[in-house]
Amino acid sequence: MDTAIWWVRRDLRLGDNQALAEALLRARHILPVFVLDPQVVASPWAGEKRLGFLFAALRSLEADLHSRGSYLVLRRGKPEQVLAGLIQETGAERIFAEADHSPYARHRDEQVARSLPLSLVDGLTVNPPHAVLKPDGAPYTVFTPFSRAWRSLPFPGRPLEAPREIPAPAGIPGENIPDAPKHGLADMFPTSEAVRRLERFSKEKIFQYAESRNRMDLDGTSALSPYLRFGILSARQAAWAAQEAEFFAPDPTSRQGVETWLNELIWREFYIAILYHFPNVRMESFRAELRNIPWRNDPAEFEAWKEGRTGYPVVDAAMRQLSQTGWMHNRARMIAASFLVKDLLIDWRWGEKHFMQHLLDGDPAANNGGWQWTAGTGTDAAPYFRVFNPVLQGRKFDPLGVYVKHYVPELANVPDEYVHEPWKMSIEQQRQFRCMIGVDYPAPIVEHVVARARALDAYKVKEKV
DNA sequence: TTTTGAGTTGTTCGA
DNA sequence: GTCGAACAACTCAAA
Repeated sequence: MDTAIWWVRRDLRLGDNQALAEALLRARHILPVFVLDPQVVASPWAGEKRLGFLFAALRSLEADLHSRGSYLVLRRGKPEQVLAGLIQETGAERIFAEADHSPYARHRDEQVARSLPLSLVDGLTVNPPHAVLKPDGAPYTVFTPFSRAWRSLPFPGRPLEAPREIPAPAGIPGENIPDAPKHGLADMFPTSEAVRRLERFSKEKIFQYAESRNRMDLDGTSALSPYLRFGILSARQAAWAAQEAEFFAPDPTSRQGVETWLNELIWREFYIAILYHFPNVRMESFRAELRNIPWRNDPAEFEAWKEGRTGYPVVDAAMRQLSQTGWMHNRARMIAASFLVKDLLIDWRWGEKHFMQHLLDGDPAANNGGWQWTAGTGTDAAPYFRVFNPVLQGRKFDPLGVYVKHYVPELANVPDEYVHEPWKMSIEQQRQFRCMIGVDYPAPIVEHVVARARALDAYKVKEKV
């Protein structure tokens, strides 16, 4: 065919892009298109920070396209209308796009495919949801068997090189990419750094990952999630890097690091598959018997949690890291989520939505899976009696309070032994370390021991159902 | 069909 | 301070 549209969605990359490769194989001219749906942009789930990151990534993609003799057409509107218009203008015979398995995306793509020639190509995951099934064809609902099945599939081949040239049809007008807000958040995750960061991580930190990933005060995680969220890196590029690292791993500890990181990639695909097979998890608990937990849902406590003034330093640091940077350490996510759901007894869906509004990497599948795991309502959930103790977690994974003090400067002068429980300082100490509890830094809004017992009691609903 | 082993990330209590 | 058990059964996956 002469012309095809490459419809860009969650694959903002030229390297290892199977949809783009397929389009190039089949057509002489490719028109790269991004459709900005005003309804999606206005949705409370969209998240301003993530939009800013998206626009920065689009700008970078545009630059990459320019260097290959192409360009990016951005249009606003309903995808089916925009694409129909572009087919008229260009005479394109087919639209190629990377398959996206979320409920919203599937609905959107069905709408488009109803009237337009759309080809979906895998690439969002290493193994798409329909490829990892039990022998009887049913989906897995427990991670470990899922991961065994995932690993038993052929390992992905070498990622595709970015095409050197992408011939484009001439002169199709588009709009300018909107300016990213000036909060500078995208600067922390520059698009141009994505591949380099993956390479660096998979040559160094990945070997200590099994241990260091839990430390909030260390830079031990890969911090690649925003890139994977928008397909600036492909899952296959990540898995390939892990496979190479495994080959070079010098000892069992290093191999364990690689395995642990690969497992995280599999977790991502597990939750993508769960949301694909069980789209109702978006609205309700996966486990039916835990749909009637008597939440307290106190609005003032919810505000305190969001703003990082619960009086528990680790929780507050986590929440401030989120609002300030659009990213949160995974260990911190669990601690903050556990505190909201268990200590405050606030519906996990409130937390899920708040995270979606602030996370650069906010993804409906992973975010939902994580929240339901913490709440104990999901597939493969943590036992209900597993309630994180914010003080113990802090001591264990931020032993000197470095993480806490970075985001909660009120505690800057507090000695290590009190940094995770500053309310235990005497009045004299509070004065000495210039941190008056209730004045400079809030007193705990709940007493953990009491809140824990309250949560365990509330979770007994399942016995009544 | 039945049986069996296992299940991301914790905390608390008592010896 | 350290260690093991209890926390609660239940469901899933696989033999």
